Amino acid sequence: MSMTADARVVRTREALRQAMVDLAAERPLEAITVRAIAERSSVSYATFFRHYADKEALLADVADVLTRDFLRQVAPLLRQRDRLGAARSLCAYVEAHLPIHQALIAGGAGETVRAGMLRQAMETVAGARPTAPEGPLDDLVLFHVVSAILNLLAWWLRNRETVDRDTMAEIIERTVLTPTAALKRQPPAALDPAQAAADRAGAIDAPRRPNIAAATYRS
Amino acid sequence: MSMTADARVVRTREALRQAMVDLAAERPLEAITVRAIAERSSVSYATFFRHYADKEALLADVADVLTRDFLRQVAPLLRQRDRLGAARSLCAYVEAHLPIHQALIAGGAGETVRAGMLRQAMETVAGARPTAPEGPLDDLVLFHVVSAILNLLAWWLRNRETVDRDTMAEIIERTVLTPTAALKRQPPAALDPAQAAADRAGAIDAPRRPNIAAATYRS
DNA sequence: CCAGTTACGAGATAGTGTGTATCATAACTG
DNA sequence: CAGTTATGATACACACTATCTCGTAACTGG
Repeated sequence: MSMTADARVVRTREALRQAMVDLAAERPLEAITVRAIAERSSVSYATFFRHYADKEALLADVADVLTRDFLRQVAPLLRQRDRLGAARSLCAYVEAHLPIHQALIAGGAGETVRAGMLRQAMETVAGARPTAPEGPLDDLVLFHVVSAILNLLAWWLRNRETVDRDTMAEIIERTVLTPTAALKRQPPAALDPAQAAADRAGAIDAPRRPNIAAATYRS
Repeated sequence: MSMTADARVVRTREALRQAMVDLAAERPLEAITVRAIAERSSVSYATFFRHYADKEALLADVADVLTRDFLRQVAPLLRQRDRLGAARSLCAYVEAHLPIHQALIAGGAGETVRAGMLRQAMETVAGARPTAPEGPLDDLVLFHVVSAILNLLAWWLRNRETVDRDTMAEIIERTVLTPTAALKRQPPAALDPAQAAADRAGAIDAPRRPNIAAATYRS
């Protein structure tokens, strides 16, 4: 058995990943063909398919390497519960590898890629959080935190002239991290009828609409 | 000039939209070809392109009709500031047209489609909100609210057996609507250094990491 | 109801990208 | 150094897109 991968394989894979990063910096993802990747990386077209099933698989690999690299750096901050520091670190990392992140987060990356990044980040955060998962809603909160951050980053990457890095980090911390951290210090409202009723009393108690009327399309 | 559209046009477009809804219920979006849409709708292949530039354009039209229909229904609740009612209405509407929403929100709908739905919802919410936009950050908050809700819905549509409609509505209200509504009653933290400093003092004041170290890919 | 306009169906066609197969050659590993 | 394995080059079948043409059917405005 060979524990060590063939040197040619690691070289080829790295060349393909680098070509993907380069191309993603100069055109939208949907305009990048396998042929172009092969040409740019000086790798044979047929060889591409010996390593990746399709373009998306390569992009997912690129995202995996990047995410792993970042999570390794931010891990100590997560353990220290330094939310603002973690947010700053995130924004700095994204800015340091701007073009590829614009493609991955703000560009039209396929569902496979996004799902992979999300899952990876969720697993890491889940492993670093204090309390064990206490219900089905905990997964949802975790999902909400990670994907909301990705959304804010997507907005930032499209409007980067408006907001600088540190401000963006603070926004992330104030609109996502701290509010959801506060949720844990409160009873899980959705499953507590008394709490929910108390909340409702605070708002304008509008008449509950019966339901939806006309369905536009048959289902 | 003809103010009224040709009857054949509305019939053809409706047939194409309905075919898209049907097909989206039985296979992933990327597996739906223009040929299949033409066949299912009993519309000629060439005729498809007389109405839509591509598959995405048709899907965007479908999303537009649905979103418009829903926003019309939820408008009174928005005016009454009934956040929980609006969230309930949203979940009910999504559930009433489940398959197409699974494709549009949780499935791999292209960037064009998602952007269209987002823009449409943002415009409506912006029109119905109390205060006029007071800064560049207001757009970001608006974006955050709408896209975070879409994210939560995407999660729900993939784990619908876990959480019922009313619970989901409450989650949306508690994790997105109310927290962001509360933000408006506080000074906009990110641009207020004093407030930010006060916040930081509350958290564990971790040493500020200098910056990111090794770049994996050249940029 | 009719004449002019317009949409539609059917079929052909060019172009592009994907994914697989084959075989000789070069490079790596142990 | 010998055996194994990755790679390069090329060819090919296939699917889908997007456009064009022409004859026919349907609709609109008067």
